[in-house]
Parts: sequence; structure tokens; C-alpha cells
Amino acid sequence: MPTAPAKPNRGDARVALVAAGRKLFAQQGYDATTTRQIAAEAAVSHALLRYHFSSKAGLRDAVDDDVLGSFTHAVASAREEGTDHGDLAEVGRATALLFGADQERRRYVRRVLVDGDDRAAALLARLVAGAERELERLLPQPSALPPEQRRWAAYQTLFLILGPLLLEPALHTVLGSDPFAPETLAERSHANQRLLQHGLFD
Amino acid sequence: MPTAPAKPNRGDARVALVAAGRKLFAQQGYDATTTRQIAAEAAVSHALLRYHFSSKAGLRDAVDDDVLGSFTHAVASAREEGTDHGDLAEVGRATALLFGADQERRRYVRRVLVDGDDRAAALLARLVAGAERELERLLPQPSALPPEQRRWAAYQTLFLILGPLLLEPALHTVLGSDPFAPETLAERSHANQRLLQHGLFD
DNA sequence: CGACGAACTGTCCAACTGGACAGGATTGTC
DNA sequence: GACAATCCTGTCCAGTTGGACAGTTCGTCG
Repeated sequence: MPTAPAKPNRGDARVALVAAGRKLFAQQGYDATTTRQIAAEAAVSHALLRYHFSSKAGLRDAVDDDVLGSFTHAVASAREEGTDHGDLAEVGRATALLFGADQERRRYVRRVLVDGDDRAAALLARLVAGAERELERLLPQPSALPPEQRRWAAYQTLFLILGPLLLEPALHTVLGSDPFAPETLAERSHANQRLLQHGLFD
Repeated sequence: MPTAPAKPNRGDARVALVAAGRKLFAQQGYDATTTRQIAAEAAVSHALLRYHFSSKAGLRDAVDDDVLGSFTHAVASAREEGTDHGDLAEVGRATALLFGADQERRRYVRRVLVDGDDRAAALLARLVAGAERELERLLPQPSALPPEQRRWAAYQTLFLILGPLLLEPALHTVLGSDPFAPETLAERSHANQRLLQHGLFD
């Protein structure tokens, strides 16, 4: 089903293939996506994939650069945009910017994290580092937390954010609605801030 | 690589196939596992799979029954074992019982949640219901939480628990050690209890 | 115009997949 | 020991996969 039917102009096939790959990898995962599906989605011969990227893995690398590159960019702009209130709401804003806007990127990130190899570890390392940096800035210095809890704080924060991302399809079914719908996302984000601030049992 | 080399006795092939399926599905996922791999792991002809389970999907159903059945059993015994202190530590104990002991079951559960279809939604629904029940018991009545936060409490609790499960391979790499090693699990569990109790910013 | 290189295509291929099936081995029963 | 049911195997099959490759189209530059 070539959902993007228009045949690309000569010379545009490369970007069309990257777009098709991003879409289908995000939807179905890398292994479950065939080169022929990608070619059909890009309205292009499947032999062209090999010409431009030399292999299926080559296309994946190109898509990774594309998605994770724009990801890096989004992180940077999110960091600058917030006028640095120094409060926890920034976490929510950053999350919304990273994961709220673009469903396709969200699903692609999910696939990278879940397909679970070196790419997943590399991405997770970046996310942990980012969360750690943010916490370092927001937590009182010196933190009142005992070290063996402080050590897990960034991971805990991240799990609250990534949980819905990783479980999106199942969560959608259980909730009966899109967990990333703007109002839902805002409510979740607020609940997360409150949990981090006071716990559930304050 | 038939890691379980011993040829099963006549009549034992069925259970051998279920065990092999559980192992390989947990390690590689359903789609990435071939019927021939399973047969080799069970030291049995691959045609036998069809005889006993009629199809690859049939074997998956049998493995699901096996794993998720023992899962249900584990939940029940965890519930009875705790002498009902009514405190948060029970969450940690239940988690440890569910996910700590058996690496293979842990990975299988991860696959079910992540491969993301109806089975994932059904399992998640059970987990949410369980977490909800637990919170209902542990939270002060009436809860001081505003309803729009109370609504997400079970999910938040679950994300803290499931995060490491879903990200296990990547997390292992980033941490440089097994996130489910007993001491690590205990520390994480303790950190989770403290987060739920007081937040990070108490 | 002509030719040259880059972009693109149709078609073939070996490997592998889940499944089909006919027949062989083993066990229990009379 | 014969027979039948169950368990099990070797082997074939059609479909799909990523990749290989020779050849065609197209823009561009002389």
C-alpha cells in the first residue's frame, strides 16, 4: 500500500526512500519491514535502495542519522527555549517537545529502544545523561537524597517518561484513547511533576 | 546451537518444544525465531512442531499459557505470602517475586509487552488492574491526591517497575551490570518506594 | 547534436521460511 | 505375535526475502 503515491522526481528518490524507511521502520520495526515495502512506499524500484544505500542496513543508518539528528536538534532547542525557570515544569516541557509533537519520531525512538542492541544502548545513554544534567540543575544542592537513591533518580524520571512511549500501543488500547493526545500528555506530565515533587503519599 | 542437547524421551517432546519456544521467543522474539531453531533447541524434527501445535502460532499460544499461567500463580502466591503489612514495601516484594527470580520469564514478558498487539494490551490491563488494587489498599482513604493525579498513580507505579524490564538489554549496557542482580534490584526497589513515598524533592 | 555519467528499472538468484505429507518407529493391548 | 494408535521423521513445496546485475532513461556539458 503505497500511501505516498506520488512518484518522486528524478533525484528526489533518496529522500523519498529515507522518508519511507522512517515511516515503515517506525510502524513495523526494522526486521518486519521489507525492502520492497519501502520501495513501494517511496514509489520507486526496490533495486534503487541498494543503489543509494548499498543495503537495507545502510538505509537504516541513513534514517537513524535523520531521525536522531533531528532529535538532537530538538533537545538543543528545547533547552534554549525554556527561559530557565529552574523548576520541574521544564521537564514536562522538554518531554512534550521531544515526544509529543511527532508521532512518527516517537514510534521510531520506541523501536530503537526496544529492538535492543547497541543503538538502543547508545540512545539510552544519551537520554540518561540528559536527565542527569537536568536533575543536577533542578535538585537542591546538596541534595537531601541519600546517595543510593540519588543514583537512581535520573532513571526513575526517565522511566516515568519512557514508560508510555514504550508501551504506547498497549496503553492506547487499555486507556481507550491516545496516551499522547495533548490534554492527556499534559495531565500525565503534571502528575509526573507532582510525583517527583511530593510522592504519592505526601 | 541446540544448547539443550539431550534428545527428549518419546512423549517428552511436547514439553521440550514448549521450553525451547519459551527460551527462544524470550531471547529473540516471536518473528525472529524460526520453527527450525526451536526444533533444534528441543532436539527434535521441525515437523513435530506442526504435529503437536499445528502451527508456530499454536506453539506460541501454548507457551503463553505456560508462562503467563505461572505468572498468574506467582502473583497469587506473592499476594498471600506477604503478611499484609499494609506498607509500600509489599510493592517491592511483589515486584521481586514477579520479575526478579526468573530471567527467562522476565524477558518473555518483555517480548509480549513490546511486540505490541492484543496480547500486550491484555497483559498490561492485568498489570494495571493489579497495581490499582494494590494502591487502593495502600493509599490513605480518602486519598489526598487530586483526582487527575490519582488517575495516573497506578500507571506511574507500573512504569517505574516496567521501565527496567522493557529496557533491560540497553540498561544493562549503560549500567555495565545486570539491572536485575539481587542487590541492584533491592536498591532500585527501595529507591522506588522512597520516590512514591516522598518524591525526589521532599 | 552526441556522448558521458548518474539515476533508475526489470529480472534473476540463492537462501530461508512455515507448512504439507507420506511413511517409519515405538508403545500398549489383545 | 499381531495390530492399531500415537509419536516422530525425512523430504518436498510454494512463497518471500535481501541482494546482484545488465541494461535503459535522463540531465548535462562539450
